[in-house]
Amino acid sequence: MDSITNVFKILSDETRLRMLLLLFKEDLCVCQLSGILKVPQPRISKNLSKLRDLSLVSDNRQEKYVYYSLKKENTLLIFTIKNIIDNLEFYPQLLLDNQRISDKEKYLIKCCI
Amino acid sequence: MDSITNVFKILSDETRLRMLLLLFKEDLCVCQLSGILKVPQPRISKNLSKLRDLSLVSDNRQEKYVYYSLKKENTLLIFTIKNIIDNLEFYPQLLLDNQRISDKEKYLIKCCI
DNA sequence: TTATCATATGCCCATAAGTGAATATGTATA
DNA sequence: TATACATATTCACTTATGGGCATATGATAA
Repeated sequence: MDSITNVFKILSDETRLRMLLLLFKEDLCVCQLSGILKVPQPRISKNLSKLRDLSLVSDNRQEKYVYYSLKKENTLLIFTIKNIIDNLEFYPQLLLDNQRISDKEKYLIKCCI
Repeated sequence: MDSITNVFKILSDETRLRMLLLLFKEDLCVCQLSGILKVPQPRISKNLSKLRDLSLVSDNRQEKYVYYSLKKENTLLIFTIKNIIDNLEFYPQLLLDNQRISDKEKYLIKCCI
């Protein structure tokens, strides 16, 4: 049962949900997530660690940056995210985030704090 | 955003998830839910009231019993529940609950507490 | 080695959430 | 009306959760 409820717990926080939607689209590093979502870096890191604890993401350092990648193994999670993406028009904030992902390079130059 | 996260908050509690799965299948009264799931009546009632607060269920008294019905309006919720049902084989507890729904009449005779 | 930058973590606080037990409410039946 | 039964609610308690801020860690570059 935990395998299900844990997925929904993860999805039930706005910050994490927004992060997951972005990560579904592409791999991003901490400061890109922080920049795109305008959320403080420690909060991003802490939520990423929750995702890591449940093996929902993998991380991969490239020089200065640690890139996070959404794993596709958890079918319930992926299926649910896809469903949200298919209805993104109903969720203005998520739609906005999704557009701002095009700024991602910007946040690599001079990133957090 | 709350419209999404609230749905996942609802789904993230085991008791509620089990209740929703049963209610998806058919309308049930409080003591049937309590009996089938072997969960104390006040806990069932409290969780039903959360579902009611979010307009996810409707209630309908028939003589002594109050029957609850899962509304179908919230597409995210319904879609997600359907997805779980399609994969019920992976969730033994939910599978079991689903079988025990055939005992539902039993819990009308002499029900709770 | 030192300085800088990206990321992770610890601490503290406030709030939310789940639970059981007792009890209140409300309907039906004797 | 009185009693029994189904359901709802309140209370007290405990644990979980999210957030900010400061700081630790770890890698890179000078």
